[in-house]
Amino acid sequence: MRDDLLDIGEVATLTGLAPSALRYYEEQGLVASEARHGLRRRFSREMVDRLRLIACARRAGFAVKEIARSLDMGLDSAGLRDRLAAKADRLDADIADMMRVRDGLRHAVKCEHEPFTSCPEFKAILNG
Amino acid sequence: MRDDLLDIGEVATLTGLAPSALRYYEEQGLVASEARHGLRRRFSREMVDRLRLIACARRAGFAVKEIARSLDMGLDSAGLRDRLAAKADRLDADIADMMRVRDGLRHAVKCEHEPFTSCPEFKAILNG
DNA sequence: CTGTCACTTCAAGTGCACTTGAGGTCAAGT
DNA sequence: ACTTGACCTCAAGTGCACTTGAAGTGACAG
Repeated sequence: MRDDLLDIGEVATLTGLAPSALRYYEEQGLVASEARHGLRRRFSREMVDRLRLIACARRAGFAVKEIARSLDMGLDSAGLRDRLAAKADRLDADIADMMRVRDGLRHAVKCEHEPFTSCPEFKAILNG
Repeated sequence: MRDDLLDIGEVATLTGLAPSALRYYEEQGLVASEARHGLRRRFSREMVDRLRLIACARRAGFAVKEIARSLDMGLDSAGLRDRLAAKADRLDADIADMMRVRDGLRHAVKCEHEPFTSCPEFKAILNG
């Protein structure tokens, strides 16, 4: 088996992130790629996992710094669990919002009202 | 009953949006406040509803221009329903993502692993 | 008459998350 | 030996969504 270290291009395709984004994340302290082969960054499989997590959190609306904070303080510093719980709650609220919008949209698709924004049912869904 | 037109400050408190954001939305064509009392914008109740919808869509991750497009083409132009359906699908994907992150976080809160990011269960939830 | 207050315009500034471009390095293939 | 390709750094640029600041307006209270 080879040395199990990937270069940035491979990591990019595995994670769906652009190489420039990976460098940016490194600069922001989200990932460490200490290992280098000459100039080239080498990423471990663990880093790929970490990056997938980061990508997921980004899609979920977390800011880069926010993710950095939660990933850094590895120790169970008093606040960490609280902050994670708070983030989960925030997500619940966001999810609820999105589900309402989604249901509103699905209604709009088959709604007769013109424009759909004035449909009472549509409004009711949004203010759910 | 008074003339039922609200000024920007009232609309701001009703919608939770900053006055500057309301002016920005107007500039972007999301809302019309044609009516003016002197210099001052007067918003109708309908506009307040529309703004609430916009705020909701923004929280759901839609771009301002995207919202403008969906709200503008009031006519059932061939594409509208399709685009709304596509947006709903996109939301479903985003929601799924967020639910995974949320569940991961909730697990992390009561997880023994240090750091939680290396917990297999945590990983399983995220890739679930 | 004079504040004060909530609004107005317009241009410029902010913060985030990257992206792009110029110029350079390095290993491998022809 | 030379080119190609994938990488590198660093500074500057981009796009979005607002926010801020300066200078002004108009109505109303004291």
